[in-house]
Amino acid sequence: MNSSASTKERILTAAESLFAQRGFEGASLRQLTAAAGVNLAAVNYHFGSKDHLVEQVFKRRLDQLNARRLAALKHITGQSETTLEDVLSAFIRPALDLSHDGGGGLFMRVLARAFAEHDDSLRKFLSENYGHVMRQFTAEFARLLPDLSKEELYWRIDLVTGALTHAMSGFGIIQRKSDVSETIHREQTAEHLIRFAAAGLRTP
Amino acid sequence: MNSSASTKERILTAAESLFAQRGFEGASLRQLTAAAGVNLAAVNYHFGSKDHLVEQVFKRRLDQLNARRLAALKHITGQSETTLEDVLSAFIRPALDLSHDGGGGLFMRVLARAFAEHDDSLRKFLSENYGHVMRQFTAEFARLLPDLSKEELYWRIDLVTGALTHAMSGFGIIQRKSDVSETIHREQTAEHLIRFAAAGLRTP
DNA sequence: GTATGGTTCAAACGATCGTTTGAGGATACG
DNA sequence: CGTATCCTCAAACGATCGTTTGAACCATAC
Repeated sequence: MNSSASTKERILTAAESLFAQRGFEGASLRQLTAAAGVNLAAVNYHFGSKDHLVEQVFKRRLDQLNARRLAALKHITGQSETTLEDVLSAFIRPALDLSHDGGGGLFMRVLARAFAEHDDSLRKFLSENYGHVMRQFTAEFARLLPDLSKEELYWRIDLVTGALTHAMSGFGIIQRKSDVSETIHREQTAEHLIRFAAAGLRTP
Repeated sequence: MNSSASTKERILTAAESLFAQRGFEGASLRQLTAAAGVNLAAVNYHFGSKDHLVEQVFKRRLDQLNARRLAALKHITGQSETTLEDVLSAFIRPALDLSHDGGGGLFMRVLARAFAEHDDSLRKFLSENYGHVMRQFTAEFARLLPDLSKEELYWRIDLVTGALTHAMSGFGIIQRKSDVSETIHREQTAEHLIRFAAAGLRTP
């Protein structure tokens, strides 16, 4: 089973990287298995199909992200005084960390692409896996921003999510400079994002 | 030439819709030409290749967006007193209008997807087509926010762009309700976005 | 040793892809 | 009318796709 687990992991890692670079339909199983150093048939043997592999690539990262976000939220809500910046940090930093751990911010490009490609099935899959986490964060935001209507709050959280996704995907014009380490760049991103989002959320 | 122009236009329109739904690699020329009601070979005859067709789909919409944004910016900078909200409106509303005119917010999904798929060539193409517009808006933002450092300003404009892209693409949880017309929903989106972005930009 | 269940392998399957071809239709100009 | 130009069309091209197949491999259990 150990050699099997190794094969599965190698496929998942290579898939995450290749999907981000070339897209789900652009990355072929032959490129993927070659990059992973496994046989072509291994994907269908271990995952059943290419579509199931795509789902597993997401599941592995989303479970990690959800766990870290909830842990961070639980940690700060346990304290006596919780600020809006604290909640935003719990929401933002695990996501930015994730885009770094995966080997260079690849996962979020996969995620952003996924929303557009799989019309409903993957979108539903994501909303189901994200739902309970978003609900907890929304409740905490609502507690700290009691003057905002529910609808207003939903809108603003959505906009924060958009700014975060944009920052994670590396779409923007802001690129890390060569003389700034990835860790420092991530910290700068978090600080800018938290300050920007906090101001946007607080405005009456 | 008139029947040729009609064929070209039909291909462009069908391509924009299909690319948004299925992606550049997911939408085949056979699906595309069938939806457009033209012969399969017409794409290669009129555009040379599928890749050139992709570029033309972008060019048609981006030229439109750039023109509208610059016109709106010119209109408000001609006035005596220009507010931050005015500039944001000139930046945001043409984009939201575009996502509506195209037949239901399809174009922005194409755009968001494009950033991820074509690694560098299309990205370069977009930055070249966007560069001069972004420079003018950045200059106007800088004039209205003199206390912000250049780097700070770049960061925040990038975050505004992220929130805008997110809202346009319809990724978010906020969906138009069936009893709200698309026009009204677009106006609500613009108002929420402008207020949120203005607060984020102004924070010291 | 031998049988067994999980895993890897090379090879092939049918389907679909973007592109090319050459014949034929349509229109305008001499 | 003849011819030239632009366009459309059905058909085919070679390549590549996801998937399947059946034999080979390699542990562990008896």
